[in-house]
Amino acid sequence: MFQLQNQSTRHLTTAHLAQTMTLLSLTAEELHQKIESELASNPALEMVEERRCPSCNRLLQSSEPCPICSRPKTLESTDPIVFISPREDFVSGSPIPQEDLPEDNIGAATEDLPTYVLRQIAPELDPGDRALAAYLLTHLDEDGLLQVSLIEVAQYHHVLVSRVESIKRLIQHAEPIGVGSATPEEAMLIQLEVLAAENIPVPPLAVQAIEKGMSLLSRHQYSELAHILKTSPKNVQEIANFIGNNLNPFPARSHWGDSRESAKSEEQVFHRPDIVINHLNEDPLGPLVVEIIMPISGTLRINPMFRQATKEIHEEKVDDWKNALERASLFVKCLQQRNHTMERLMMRIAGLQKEFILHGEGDLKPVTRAQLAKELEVHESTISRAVSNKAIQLPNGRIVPFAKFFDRSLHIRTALQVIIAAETKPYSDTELAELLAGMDYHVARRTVAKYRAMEGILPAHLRHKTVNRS
DNA sequence: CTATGGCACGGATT
DNA sequence: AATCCGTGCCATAG
Repeated sequence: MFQLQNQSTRHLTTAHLAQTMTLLSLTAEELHQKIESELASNPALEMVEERRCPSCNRLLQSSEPCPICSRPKTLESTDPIVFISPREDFVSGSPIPQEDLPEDNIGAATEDLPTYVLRQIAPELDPGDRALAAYLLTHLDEDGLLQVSLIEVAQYHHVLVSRVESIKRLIQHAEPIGVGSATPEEAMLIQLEVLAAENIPVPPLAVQAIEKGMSLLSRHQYSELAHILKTSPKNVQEIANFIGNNLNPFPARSHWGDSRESAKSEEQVFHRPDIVINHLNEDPLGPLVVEIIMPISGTLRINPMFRQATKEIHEEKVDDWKNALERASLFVKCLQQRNHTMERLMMRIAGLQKEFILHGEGDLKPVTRAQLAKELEVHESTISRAVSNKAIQLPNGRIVPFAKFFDRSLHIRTALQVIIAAETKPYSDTELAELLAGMDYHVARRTVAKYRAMEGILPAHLRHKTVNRS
């Protein structure tokens, strides 16, 4: 691309590298914050107004031509297009049910969960209880569950437990419903209650199922549960489906995509992608377009007026200004560096994992960060930082952690799922291991068991051939 | 006796 | 240096 002049490079380089590293590891949201604050604190920086591509109306970064429209026609449709995509909203316009639930505590810009809930319940809240409610709300964990015991709160604030309880109830009925519960079970029960109040048919045994058999439920031990509830496994299956589709054990997490994974071993949930992969013009046959989100609506650069003015001001201020200029230029340089690295990384990833992006988990190729680092000629930690804490939105609308691209066993696990989904008689772990070996996936029996657990699949003896799914 | 889950160790990855 | 992951060994349940 383009380099800036290197005048006093030597000692700058370390600072440069350090800052580029930091920027790399930032999430889109965090980057947004960072840029805002830098912009506010340094007068030498300015944001020039947004530029849009005349033909596709896409926001553009810097003065380069639109990466999509100016794409040479000679490119094969197999080549992914990777580019930096500035967006103010940095939420894609795709059909993902986004709820206004920032779960990260970094959001000074957006409304956070506590205030969001507080606002809702304010009308019904006795003003005197406001502080109490606020206290409760600030003690939610990232899943929206209450982490302190009511009794402690009551003692701490010198009020009756019953009063705290009633406030808690108020909170629980606010959006997202169930927030402020002490346990996932409790949250789900509240959600059931609300559903019932809205005349939505709720399976009769759902309440008991959650109360008595949550652990069984989450482990898919339906036959066991059926026994306890004195009903048929089929019925339990239905209840489980209902619960999976309509309830959310962690109120603060939005539940898009397949909710049946809710019981699966913890899959981290993001609401905002840092990178969006799509097909060109939504055309499934078109080449892949990889957008690296830049959470700004224009181009960041050094204010030329400022530079100009540096020459004409009073002596004693010159140093300050020079300093500001220096910082500003370092910052934009680092930002460019970051973007460049991101581009290269995504280019490679998109090529490597295209099958995975297109067809799903079975086609993931096991790639390690170290390998990639070697190919791109960067330090391993660079890749690690670039990957961690970031989320990617796939063409099918799902948002997955970037780290998933480096999962070494995902393809085997999906193969395992496929085998089990198609089995007629429940295979034992040993048999499964053999079957997998036949597919060139050589893993030990013990490992099969672990994979099963990860996928939330029952052991053979508890597994009937009732495993079907919508 | 067979099938699984738990603990812990060693090597690979980050 | 810290962490993750695959495995082997052993205890336990059926």
